[in-house]
Amino acid sequence: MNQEHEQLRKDVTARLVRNGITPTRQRVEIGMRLFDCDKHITADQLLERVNRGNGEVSKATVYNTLGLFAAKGLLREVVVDPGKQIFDTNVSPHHHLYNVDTGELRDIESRDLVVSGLPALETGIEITGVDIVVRVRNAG
Amino acid sequence: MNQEHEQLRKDVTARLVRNGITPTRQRVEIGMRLFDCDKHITADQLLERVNRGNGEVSKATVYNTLGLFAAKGLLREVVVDPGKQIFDTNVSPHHHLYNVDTGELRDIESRDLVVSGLPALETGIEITGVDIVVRVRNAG
DNA sequence: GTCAGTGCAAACCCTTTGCAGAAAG
DNA sequence: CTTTCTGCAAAGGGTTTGCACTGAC
Repeated sequence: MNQEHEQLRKDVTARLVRNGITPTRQRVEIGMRLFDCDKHITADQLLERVNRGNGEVSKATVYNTLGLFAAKGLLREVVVDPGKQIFDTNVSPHHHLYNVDTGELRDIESRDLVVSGLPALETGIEITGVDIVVRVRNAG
Repeated sequence: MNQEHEQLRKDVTARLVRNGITPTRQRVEIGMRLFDCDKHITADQLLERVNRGNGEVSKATVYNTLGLFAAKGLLREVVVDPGKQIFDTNVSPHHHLYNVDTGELRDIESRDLVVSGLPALETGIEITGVDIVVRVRNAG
């Protein structure tokens, strides 16, 4: 299992390098906890995971690292709640189902959801993404 | 024009009462500035508008009032940016086009945008809304 | 006089920034 | 040695909360 651990470390390191990210101790630590977890995670949750292990990493570094990973395409930010950054390790095109009562966030496969009728854009403007959030609540 | 002003005050007061909101001085003041402005506005922008006039209202009250108005259906919250609550005075079904470079936010008529393939929901869960955000940026 | 409802100062929490220090050239 | 990059303490800014106060009955 220490072997598995070392293997994971190597995998993460390689992945960072492949994406042009210097694999520092903190980043590898964060990456190991990140890619081995739920698909949706906040900086706080990740910080807790990292420091529950052996890693000693500050909150600011977790934020900065998540931002860096997102900029490099290893992560995607999901905007469903103001005042809360949620990151998604699933970077393929897909949408989200968000339960406002429980905070539960689930993926909806992109191919299941079809959007038509996008407006024409003026020149000089390009689409970076179409995000669909289906908001649900517990009936009552 | 003082007459118009008084007419607006009456209209806003009536509207609040109709929606089950006690029309206090602060709320009417806020409402007058709110329904007579751009469709998309943040608490900060609204506070500035209110206090540029005669109104003396604290920031906290603006936040609380916006939250109350939204809960009562006079407003709708638009989630396009984490760390920033934007309110929309247009409460009819529609979607948004968001320019991440300029912060510009525009409406897309709901009838122009068709979504199909929503997943079946388990019982006890109901949809409160389907929000589509088309993110764009200035090309280059 | 009592009680529900309101407004705001202060507290809170998430995020960003500025800088000391490390690593690379 | 100089330059670039990294990590984090402290600062920042948007939002919420707890309580004094007001108005209604």
